[in-house]
Amino acid sequence: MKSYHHGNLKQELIDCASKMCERDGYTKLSIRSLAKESNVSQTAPYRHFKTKEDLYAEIATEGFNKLHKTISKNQSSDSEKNLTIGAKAYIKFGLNNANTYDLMFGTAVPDFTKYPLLFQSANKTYLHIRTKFNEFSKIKDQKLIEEKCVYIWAKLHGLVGLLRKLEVVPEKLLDMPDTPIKAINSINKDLDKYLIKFFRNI
Amino acid sequence: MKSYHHGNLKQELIDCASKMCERDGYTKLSIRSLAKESNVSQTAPYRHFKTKEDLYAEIATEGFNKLHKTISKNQSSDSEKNLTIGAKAYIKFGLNNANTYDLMFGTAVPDFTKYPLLFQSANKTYLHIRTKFNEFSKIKDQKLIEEKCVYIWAKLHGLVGLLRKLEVVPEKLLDMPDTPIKAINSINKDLDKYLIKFFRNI
DNA sequence: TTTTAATGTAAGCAGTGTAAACATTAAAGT
DNA sequence: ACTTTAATGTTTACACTGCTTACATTAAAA
Repeated sequence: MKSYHHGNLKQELIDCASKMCERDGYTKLSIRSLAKESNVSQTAPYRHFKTKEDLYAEIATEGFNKLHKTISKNQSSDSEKNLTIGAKAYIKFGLNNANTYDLMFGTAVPDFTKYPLLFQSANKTYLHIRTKFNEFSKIKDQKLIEEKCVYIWAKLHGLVGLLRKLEVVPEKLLDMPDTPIKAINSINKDLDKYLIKFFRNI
Repeated sequence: MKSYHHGNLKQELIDCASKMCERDGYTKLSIRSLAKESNVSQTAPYRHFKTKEDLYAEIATEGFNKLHKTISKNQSSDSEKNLTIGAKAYIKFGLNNANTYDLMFGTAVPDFTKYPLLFQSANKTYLHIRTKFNEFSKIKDQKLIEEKCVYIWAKLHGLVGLLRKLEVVPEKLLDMPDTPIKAINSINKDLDKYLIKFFRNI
């Protein structure tokens, strides 16, 4: 019964694109295939996204919103526990939404300030980390707090990257003593234990 | 004078592609433009790189070799100094070769084990970090050392990512109190000072 | 010297981002 | 209610892409 005007095409395109992005990777996502999968003409998306980067920005924004929601879940009254829970959720998000995570932190959208909503959603994620760290830490110096929080994010982000890059590897390589794979694996196996140390050594 | 057979086309293509990749970003790099810039036919590169990913892998390999060389420079007899010098070099490499760094750590080559030379060159970089950390640290437990080294790399890698993502930003944003930009900026301004703290808090 | 394999080219296919011209319709102005 | 207008859809078209296939040249091996 679909009429000429769709009514809610933009959001539907974003949802569909997010799905496709995570399914196939953002490099495989084409505007044409998106249009096809959404049952509209090839150029319909251009009414809502001037360029592909604009589309990427929308997907990334949704990604940060989802990330923020994920790391905010299951919070208790124990501020240290909250940090490790959040951190674990962050890493899990990075591993379970690898393709979307790549889009969010890669170069698909080189400058977030071009997209205020994207910048805001990314910043919201940082603010959550800072808030939770503030609740946990006794540090008062604002500058030092910011510095520590940047390190937290850096460490989390870096860990996700390395875990992803080296996690799945042919078994024989596990016998090579000169690779970080063994370390990565042991970290991976008992993430909780390591995350406690993690926040005691920022 | 150029003859039908080039003689050294493969290496010349890799060099040219590395240059173009850093200049324009790896997403803008096309095999056709590479061929044009190298004054060969559009399909000549396919004799040396079966797919574009193969070409990416070659560029990434050169990138890791360059990174390894960079962080190995200016080493002294002071093991702690060596760490900070190496770390600074690492971060600088990430910022000054941003596009190549993206190729190396992004999803252009999703699985390094498909390219033994690439895996090896990436691993060489890790080994250097571990060696330098070993010289500095008093830790004996091998497992713990590996863990710390992964954290070092993660932290460095994460810092590069965040510095890149938030470094250049419209001035007005610097007045926003709720962004990590201020922290990033202060870290950036006095990187040396922060790197010393960095290695005392792995 | 012949054969063969490596390495170059030319032509072509299917898919891409995006611009321009046109079609339909919801919303705004009278 | 009727017209105008702006939003949102489609069709067509262009230059570009990765990659395949068939063919050309030549260095190295037999």
